[in-house]
Amino acid sequence: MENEDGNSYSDPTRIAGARLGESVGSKESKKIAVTIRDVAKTSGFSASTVSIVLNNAPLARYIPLITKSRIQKAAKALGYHPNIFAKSLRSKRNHTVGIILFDITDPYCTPILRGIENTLYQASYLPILTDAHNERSRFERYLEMLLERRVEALIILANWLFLDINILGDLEKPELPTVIIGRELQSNSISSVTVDDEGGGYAALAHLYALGHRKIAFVRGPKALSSSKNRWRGVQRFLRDTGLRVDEHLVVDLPDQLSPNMGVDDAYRMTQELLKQRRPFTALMAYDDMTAFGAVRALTKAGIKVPGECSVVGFDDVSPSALFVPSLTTVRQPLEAMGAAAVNIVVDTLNSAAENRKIQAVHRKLSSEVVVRESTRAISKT
Amino acid sequence: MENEDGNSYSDPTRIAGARLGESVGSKESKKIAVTIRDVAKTSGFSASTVSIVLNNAPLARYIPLITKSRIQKAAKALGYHPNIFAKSLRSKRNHTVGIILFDITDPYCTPILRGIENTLYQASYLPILTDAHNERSRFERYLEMLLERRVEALIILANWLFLDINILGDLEKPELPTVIIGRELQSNSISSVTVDDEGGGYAALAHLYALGHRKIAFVRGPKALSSSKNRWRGVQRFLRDTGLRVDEHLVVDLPDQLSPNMGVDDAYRMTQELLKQRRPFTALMAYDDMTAFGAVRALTKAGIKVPGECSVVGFDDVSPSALFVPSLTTVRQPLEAMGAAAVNIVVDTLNSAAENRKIQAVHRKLSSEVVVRESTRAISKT
DNA sequence: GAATTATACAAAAACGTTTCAATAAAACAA
DNA sequence: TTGTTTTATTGAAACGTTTTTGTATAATTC
Repeated sequence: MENEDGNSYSDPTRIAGARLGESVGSKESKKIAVTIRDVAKTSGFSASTVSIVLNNAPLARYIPLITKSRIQKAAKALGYHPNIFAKSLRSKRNHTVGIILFDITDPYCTPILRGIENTLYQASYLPILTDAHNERSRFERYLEMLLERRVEALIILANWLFLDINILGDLEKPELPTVIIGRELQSNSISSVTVDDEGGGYAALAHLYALGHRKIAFVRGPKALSSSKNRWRGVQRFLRDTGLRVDEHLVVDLPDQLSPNMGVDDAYRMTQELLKQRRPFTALMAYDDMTAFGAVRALTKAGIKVPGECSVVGFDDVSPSALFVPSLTTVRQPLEAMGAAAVNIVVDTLNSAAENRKIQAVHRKLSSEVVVRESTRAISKT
Repeated sequence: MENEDGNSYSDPTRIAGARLGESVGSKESKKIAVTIRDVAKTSGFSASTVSIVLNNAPLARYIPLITKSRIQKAAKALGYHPNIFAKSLRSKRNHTVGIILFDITDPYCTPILRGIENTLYQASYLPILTDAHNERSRFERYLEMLLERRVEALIILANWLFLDINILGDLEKPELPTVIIGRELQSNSISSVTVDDEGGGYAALAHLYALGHRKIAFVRGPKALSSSKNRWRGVQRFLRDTGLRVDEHLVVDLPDQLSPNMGVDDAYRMTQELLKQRRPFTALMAYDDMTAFGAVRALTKAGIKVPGECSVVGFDDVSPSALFVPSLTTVRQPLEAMGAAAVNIVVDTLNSAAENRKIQAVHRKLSSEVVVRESTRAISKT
């Protein structure tokens, strides 16, 4: 069954295990790794003691400083580095967490990844990075690979996720701390970190409203995306709160697409169709920043100045948004903080080292904030 | 010495090794991992045979199919997954490569990372991702961590690298296949993947020239960056080839900065200073796309239309460049291919499993191409 | 002064593999 | 028949740790 294993003999990557000399004191080849026994021999103590001292194990309490320092000196002198494979074999731990994302080329991922990396670094964990390319099969393969590697936790970045509940099924089996960023599953074993999409949608519209806009077009996200639904819910809540009405014809939906980057082109087209209707609007609220980019392009192409004649607001605050001319007003997701939050969840779980710990899911919802930049402007008094 | 080790006792992340039941045939707790010996017992063969069969080792030649299938059946039935720690301990391999990059928030990294990930995937390797945040100390710490983990190779993405030769010193010691992307070291043991910056610089200018531009401003990159020097060398070569002259006053340099993202602001300021001189130019060549974004912003702010009154060309073709309004004409680096090339170099090295292999560095220089978009336009006939 | 308790270390048993060397049967050659 | 090779399988030794248990002393208590 394990024939496809990377270590199989048919795999040419295998390297014949060189291990020259070493046996009877031949000292020519220095390449031999120095083991804990070497340190033991050099320091004059046993391997056990060396281990205890070097790991500062409980028993180290009884070991006099002179012994400790001798051992440490020997270790340093020999350039001893513990073999992590052996260490892991014993401890069943490897201080590694698996990251699965669905499309690294989505700029949405980058700050989250930064947050993950940075927080893991502080906790002395290292991430194994995988990218499912929005393919279910690839996701499953990677999941399998990560489980085989015994990662201690799993962080899934569901930036553009159409795969649904089945993931859950695959994921539940291991007693593995797992957190999913960007979507809340109805699982009670998988944690989640999400942003307050509804509040963000509400705030974005409120911003436009405050600027005096009343005729507002909407390019909503793909129906299948929960974030799209939630943002729209925020919009509706605002509508109820204020009594503002939206023209049904000015609401269009992005098609379900495999890649967030295609969203730009789709948004471009949808906006063009919006314009074709010749129903006036003074502002446009886009599903996300990518959508907004497409919309701005279409508006500009049609000779409509942004923000002069039409304000545009995005969502996410991905990094290009600030660079854009005009820079994009948007709803900022605290992306880096979201990555950090995800890591904190799993690390906390790992630290609460109860034996029979039932992994209790925690769901964190972070709030968003409107970042006002150049792409929105108060409606001109005419 | 190893007191700061993540596995030390003072570290609360340590988990008490649960290992209930198992001893005298108590079958209640199913959580016990199934080992090769379990498969041996169930199938009626020895652990050796199971290992040989499951890994398709040379000796498997002598094992009749009936035995093989029995063992495989047993393995599958038990849900056997080899313990990767034990496996690594024996084989000294873990099919992992370390990636060190210097700033993941640089959009330049993303496609390279995609190329790395994708190519590693095909070779059944997994990347451990680290980000030095442009800090030397962090780089060194991560390097250390990766070496401790016995990654089989190292890929360094030197996108914005001011640290210099000293890295080399740190890097040479291990017999570890190493490739650096974005910079060619004068080492004969560290491979490199670079892009033809000089050719790109040449081509970018040639493009502007072909559009009729003769008064051209330059925002060069930080002096410390080799890519900056090389691109400028391409410019100079073009100047020599055509006899075109550049106004010294229209050449400015970006300051040495820690982060590529700051480059945008710097470029904005430098362009403003350029404009302050009131020396006319009809085109601007930027060090890279980020610089170009800053330049476009400054030009636009000053009321100068891009590309109507001033063409702008960037370098890199990072992903926002296509989204920009106007979309940016730029010199495309084959980023994904560069990532793939880097992986191919190390995987090839790993595969050439010669015992005493001296790691022979290979240096690949990929060519760039001008991508013409909206930000450049033929000079208006006035 | 005997019984306890702290201190200081070490031997040995895991952890779960892979692989070498050995063995035994079967097939083949002379 | 005997001797040699091929086929089929296994025991045991590594790989380099950590941790449990055990054994001495030395220091305390009664």
